[in-house]
Amino acid sequence: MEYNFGEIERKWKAYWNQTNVYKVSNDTSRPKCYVLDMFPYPSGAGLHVGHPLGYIASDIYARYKRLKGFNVLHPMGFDAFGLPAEQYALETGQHPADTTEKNIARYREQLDNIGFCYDWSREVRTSDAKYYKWTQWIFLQLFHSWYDRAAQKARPISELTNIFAASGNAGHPCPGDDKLHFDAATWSSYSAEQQRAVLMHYRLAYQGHAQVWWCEALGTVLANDEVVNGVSERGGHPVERKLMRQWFLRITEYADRLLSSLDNLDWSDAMKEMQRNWIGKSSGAIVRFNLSPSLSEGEGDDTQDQPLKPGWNTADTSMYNLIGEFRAELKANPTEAEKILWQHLRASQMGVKFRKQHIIGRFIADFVCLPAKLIIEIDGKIHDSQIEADAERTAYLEEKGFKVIRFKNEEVISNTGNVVNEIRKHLSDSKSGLDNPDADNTSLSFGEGRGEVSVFTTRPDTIFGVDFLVLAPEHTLVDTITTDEQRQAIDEYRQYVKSRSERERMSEVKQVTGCFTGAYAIHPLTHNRVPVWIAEYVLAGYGTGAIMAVPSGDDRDHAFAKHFNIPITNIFGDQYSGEAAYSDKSGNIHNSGFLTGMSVKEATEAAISALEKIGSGTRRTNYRLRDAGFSRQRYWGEPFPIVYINDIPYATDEAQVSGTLPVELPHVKSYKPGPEGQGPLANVTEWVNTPAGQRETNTMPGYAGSSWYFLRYMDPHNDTEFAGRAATDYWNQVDIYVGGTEHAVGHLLYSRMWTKVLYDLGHIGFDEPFKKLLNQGMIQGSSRFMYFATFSVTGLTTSPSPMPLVYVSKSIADSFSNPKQPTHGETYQKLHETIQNIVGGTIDSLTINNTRVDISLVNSIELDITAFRSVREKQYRTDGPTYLVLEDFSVDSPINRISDGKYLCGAEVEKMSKSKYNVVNPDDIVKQYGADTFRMYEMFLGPIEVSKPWDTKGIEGVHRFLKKFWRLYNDEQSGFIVTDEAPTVAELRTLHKTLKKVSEDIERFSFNTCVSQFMICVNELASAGCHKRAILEPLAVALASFAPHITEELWHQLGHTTTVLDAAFPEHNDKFIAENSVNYAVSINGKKRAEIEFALDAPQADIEAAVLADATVQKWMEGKPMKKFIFVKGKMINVVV
RNA sequence: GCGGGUGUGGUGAAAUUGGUAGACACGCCAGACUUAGGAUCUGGUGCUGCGAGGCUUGGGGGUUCGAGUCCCUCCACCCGCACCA
Repeated sequence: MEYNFGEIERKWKAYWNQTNVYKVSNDTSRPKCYVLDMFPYPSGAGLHVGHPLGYIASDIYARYKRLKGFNVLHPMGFDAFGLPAEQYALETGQHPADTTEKNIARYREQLDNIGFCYDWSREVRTSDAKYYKWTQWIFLQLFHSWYDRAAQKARPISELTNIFAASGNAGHPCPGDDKLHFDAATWSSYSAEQQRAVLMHYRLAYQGHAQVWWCEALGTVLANDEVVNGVSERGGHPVERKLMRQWFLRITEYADRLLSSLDNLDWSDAMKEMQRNWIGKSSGAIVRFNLSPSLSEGEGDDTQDQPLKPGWNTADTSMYNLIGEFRAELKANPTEAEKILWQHLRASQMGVKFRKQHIIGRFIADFVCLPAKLIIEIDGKIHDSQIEADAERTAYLEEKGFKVIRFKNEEVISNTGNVVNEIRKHLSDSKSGLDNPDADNTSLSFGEGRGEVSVFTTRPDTIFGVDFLVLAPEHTLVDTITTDEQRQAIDEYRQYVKSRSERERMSEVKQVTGCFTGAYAIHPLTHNRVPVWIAEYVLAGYGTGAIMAVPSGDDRDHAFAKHFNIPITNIFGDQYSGEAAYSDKSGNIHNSGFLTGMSVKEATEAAISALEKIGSGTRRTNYRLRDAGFSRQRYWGEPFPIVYINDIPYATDEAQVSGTLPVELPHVKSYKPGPEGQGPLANVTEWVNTPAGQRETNTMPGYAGSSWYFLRYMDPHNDTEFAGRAATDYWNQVDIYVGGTEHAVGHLLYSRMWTKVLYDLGHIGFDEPFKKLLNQGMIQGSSRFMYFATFSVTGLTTSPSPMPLVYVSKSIADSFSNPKQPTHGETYQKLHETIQNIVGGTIDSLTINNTRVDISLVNSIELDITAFRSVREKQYRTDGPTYLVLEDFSVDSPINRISDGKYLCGAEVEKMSKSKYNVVNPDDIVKQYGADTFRMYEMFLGPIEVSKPWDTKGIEGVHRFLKKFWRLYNDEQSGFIVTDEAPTVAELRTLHKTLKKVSEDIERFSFNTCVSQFMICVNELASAGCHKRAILEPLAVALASFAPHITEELWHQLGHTTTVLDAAFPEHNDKFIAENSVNYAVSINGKKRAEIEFALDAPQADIEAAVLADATVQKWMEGKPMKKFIFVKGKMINVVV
């Protein structure tokens, strides 16, 4: 009886199906084990051999755990919403629901082919309304929650409104707008709409604004990877950044917890490191640079004088000329205190515009804010010398409706912060505390004011080295600060930047670009003027969207300064060479005022406290992590359970809307975007308009459904809850999660956040979803290339039409294209002649280009010429007859076929993809070798984590192994040959060694070494002629998780009537394995020179004596005295001479 | 650019804790059986050298009695970078 895998696999697949062997119950009597594969997206291309790699590994593990007595949850489902289906719909008009259904059916068929032990009764699909009902429900949990920073957890928004009503927001600073302060009375005075606007700044799911790629021609928003080289991938239309109202998840509030709880996870260090970097916690300071008001109406400042103009018409005109002179004098000679305070008032940095030495009536006020009718007077010498009594001035000014506050010189100088704060308070008294609840609070919010630039820096210690500031070109301040002279240049530069992706902006660092705004800022400590530039290397979304550039300490700043000839201040002494920035954090700071001589650490602290003291900086922990954009202008995704009433979003479960879940995705006929770039749903007016208001027309992103699916598997048919608490308590965390590293920072971070939110709100009992993570490597494709000639022909009366297509074999192409090759000249000559013979005439400008050829037409690297000729018309260029110039320059033509010549192809490892003609379909492999061989071969390829190209060649060895394994049980002629003979010591040793290695290796997910060990075992048993039940029965069980079909067949042949899945994994026994002697490697000076066998328990002294007496050892010691004898028991011996 | 990963024979790889580098396979070479072999079996196979031997884990340097493994440095390739999922 031969190993007939086709029949065996068919038979047992049907049996498992009928007997429901893979059905898992929430039976709490056995220990649980939750084994999960990452959610596949069912693409139209189907599975290729790379996809199942992780599935096979987890399947083996799941089966092994079941044999070990665990109740194993091993489900599978589909992340069925997504862009490709919608894209396909746009192109072909087929509804995404239909194509998705088809794709899933194909995936299912392919998966079934490989023999996975999934419990399909638990399958989930994100696009199923029964599923996304709960995705929407969880979204509403996020919407109805806020993050209590003090308690470090999410809480219901209703608790927050109670807090506001009782005590305002003093204890709970607003994460969306840190300038928002109100007390209980103010809160109560807000309208319902105002209150909702405030709450929006607290919700975990909130609305804000974000930049998207907008393509006018396509009328749609594009994903980052749909934009290639600044134009749309589809059609090559221009694209630009556009600000749109979007939903966000406030994941930044979880940054610290996402960071700290990584420590308890059994994930690879690399994976944790990637998440840490993604979260990107850094500590430093926000530093505020006041803008130098070169553009204001005539005030000028201490460094740059402007012609005097009358200013606002507050002056008594009859007095103007007289007072004007005096004013100019005052302005030219400000007191120290005036200078200091002006730095805090100028350029609207308090939110309103201040003027200095401004004439009101017949008086000159030190500082005045006209809209707030606030005057600030500093008492000092100059005023003493004036004749007017302060009282008189005040009376006059108050009569004009101004409020006058006075500070003393010393007060301003020694305690600037207090003075500034007091001015702020006066200003806010005259305005509403709630100034603009709809203000954009996302990436483009810049902190405290409009007349200053806030930068975030991790190196406050380098503050004295600041030579310029750089704003992101999108920074809102750019418009207001740009001078007229620079306006055009700035506009042009910003236009250029609009076309650049973040990726390009970050990666093309060698090319320095930027533009000067014409504006200057004032250094808060040195009071020097610092030019303000914009440059693409500063991204609006990071930090404050502005940096202080320290060329002597930062490489990019250095390159920028060199490129634009900005003078560099050296604050690192000799450590800075003048050629390259010194970015090391060791050494002392030089040339830095009071920081000089300090270490980086000391200087950082000192700089922050100095900045805090003068109100120009604050300590700040910054995260690179941004809030997660949660809106997509797409059709094929979860609709939001949100309805707008008067443009204010309400959840469907609020009284104003009183809707129910799910909000079903309506069927549409067109996938065109809405009139203003909204998602296609905007066109479905009967769906959008509800009695209460208009539905949100965006849909949720791909990661919405996949952020919580692992919970649904636990209780997939629950209609009243996303998953019952008993089920989630039992199954708990995923014990082992298998998938690719490409999910390192997207999916894995979002699902961690969702889990924490559900935990905080009391819906589940654990706050991390995936206890252990196993990363599978990619299986790459191995592409094959052919080389074709491009040329022009002269000297013919009629040139051939269509032109013949000439392919040349690889080594000819190589030699032709590489002038350094010794054969180049000869090849060049010969190829011209050969092609001339084919085409006739004279060949000019001959070049060789390559093109991919389908790997099914290539055997290793040799082209199957017959097969190639039979399919070429379908797949490759169809015009003209095809000629192949073979390795030996012989020519295979349609008329004259050469049977023994070779055409060799080039090879390259790339992503496995349809477009690269290098896809290998698992179905074909399974058909040819069987699922068991396929499973074992994928494991045998190497460690699961490592990426490698697919090569079908080695599969023979694994297939041979299974045949050999089969022959231990069955003889070709006589059939089943297993005996009840007693096993020998050697056979037992082989078996138990294998059991030990295999169980240990499965536990540590080293499957390739398991396969090797099985091979060794079968080789040894076959040489021993072993057909003994005592050996073969346990062996079959041990192999069952790798090769389920063949072992099920053998298990039944051995007389069992139930499935091998319910067997128990045989335990190994060390007594069969133990050896009592070791063949020691003996080295002299670390070089192995001999092998000598000793008993394991031989005393070291005896061994030493025996080794030194050994003839080979003596020869290599060359009579030199021994210095040291190193003996590692059971391993090796080293003699040092 | 930033972050992460990987480099060992002709090929996939093994070496779990610093202790005999190349297990187990593919391929190749030679042979047996056979009408035949794309079945099966046996032997050989890192490179170099007639040989004793020498060399060898991407390159260079270091620590150690001993380094594929630890440290420094350089190089190459692959993956991710926020709207692919």
